[in-house]
Amino acid sequence: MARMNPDLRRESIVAATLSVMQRHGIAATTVRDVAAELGTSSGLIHHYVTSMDELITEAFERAATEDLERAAAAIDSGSEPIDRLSRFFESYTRADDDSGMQLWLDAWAEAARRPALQQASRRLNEDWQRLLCTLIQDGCARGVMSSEDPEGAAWRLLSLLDGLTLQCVAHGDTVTREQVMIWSHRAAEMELGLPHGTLT
Amino acid sequence: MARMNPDLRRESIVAATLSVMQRHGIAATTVRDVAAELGTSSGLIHHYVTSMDELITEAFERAATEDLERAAAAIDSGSEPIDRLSRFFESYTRADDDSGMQLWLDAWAEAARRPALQQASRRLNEDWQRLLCTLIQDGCARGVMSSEDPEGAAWRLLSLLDGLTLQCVAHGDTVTREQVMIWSHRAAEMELGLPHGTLT
DNA sequence: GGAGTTATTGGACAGTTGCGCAATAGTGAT
DNA sequence: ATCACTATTGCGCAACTGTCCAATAACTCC
Repeated sequence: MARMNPDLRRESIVAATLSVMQRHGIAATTVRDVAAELGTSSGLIHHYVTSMDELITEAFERAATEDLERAAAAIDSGSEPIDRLSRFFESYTRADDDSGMQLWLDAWAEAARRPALQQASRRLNEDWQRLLCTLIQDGCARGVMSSEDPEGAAWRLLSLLDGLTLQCVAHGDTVTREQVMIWSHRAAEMELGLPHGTLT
Repeated sequence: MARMNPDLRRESIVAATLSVMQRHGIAATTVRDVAAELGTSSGLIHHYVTSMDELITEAFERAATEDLERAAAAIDSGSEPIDRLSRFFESYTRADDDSGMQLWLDAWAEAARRPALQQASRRLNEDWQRLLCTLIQDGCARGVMSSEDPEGAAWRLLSLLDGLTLQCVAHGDTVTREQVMIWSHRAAEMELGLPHGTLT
């Protein structure tokens, strides 16, 4: 394989790892699979990464961070709190993308066995909660939302969303994507004192 | 090891598999672990079971079914709908002790890649939903609860519970067990038109 | 050009996995 | 007591895993 700039190479290794993870799942991602995906030898991976656990954690972290940043950007393109909330839901439940949620399912399951992954998963979950929480606090400060407990409200809405989406992704159609959207909108309206139908 | 009645032996193998699964998770359950748990040779397992996949699926199915039956029994020991609902929450969050929930996390993650496991996981999830749904419908029929959509209400409450408990089990204490209890009680009260504080 | 650096290779290693199979040893019937 | 039956053994096998390492080859600088 052609010699490559170390930074780019590391980048490409993480990217290859991510795509293997999405195809086979975190538990079934091996050094050799990553090397094959990359078209290099397996030894190369350990020249850039000290352990497989570290690599998997980094790949997950990267994917989840990108999702989070994409959501934050989508939210920031709206100015009104209600609009921003709407954008939050929209970016959280991307209908075309099962792989994102599947990655989270893998991460939650593997967290018990991989301390590094657990730490990353936990941190990113908290980041999502914080994103929603500040959005709610902003809405309250501007007087268009009301909540006695924005922290808790964020956890409740996020958990409802996770629990519902989980059914979609893991079981096919026990719960439909449309129901996830409608029900989480309704929950947010009740939780934040919004008139029914406020969220599209 | 003493010779044993084939039916009992098969039973004991599934039971041993289950306890290993609860301790180490689905992905980390091996033939040799099960044999060690049982105190027999590893070869014996394959004398009763054609593949490891089959054994794991069967053990998961058994575990979840037992949890479900335990919950149903706990509910049936109450007569008033509110009391029965209270018992439902109690048995659901206790089943999530830790080991039980880890099993579900593993199952949800693996479901997309293992059809047999997906089928079992899906069926059991739907059973839980049905249990809660009939409980709600009963409460409505007796005039102590109100819901326009018992089916959906059951999915929403269950998913909230799953999402919250998931945080407890996967991440330690992002959300505490007490919060799970309080928040899901509150959600049920709002969802079913019960006065605040109705559920203990 | 040649020399030094280092990205890359491909295989060795010790560990694990699910599974198969000949041999052994209980068990009940005759 | 001898038989057929089969539960049980424990090892062997091939395939896989993460990790490591000497050899190689590509690149930069002089």
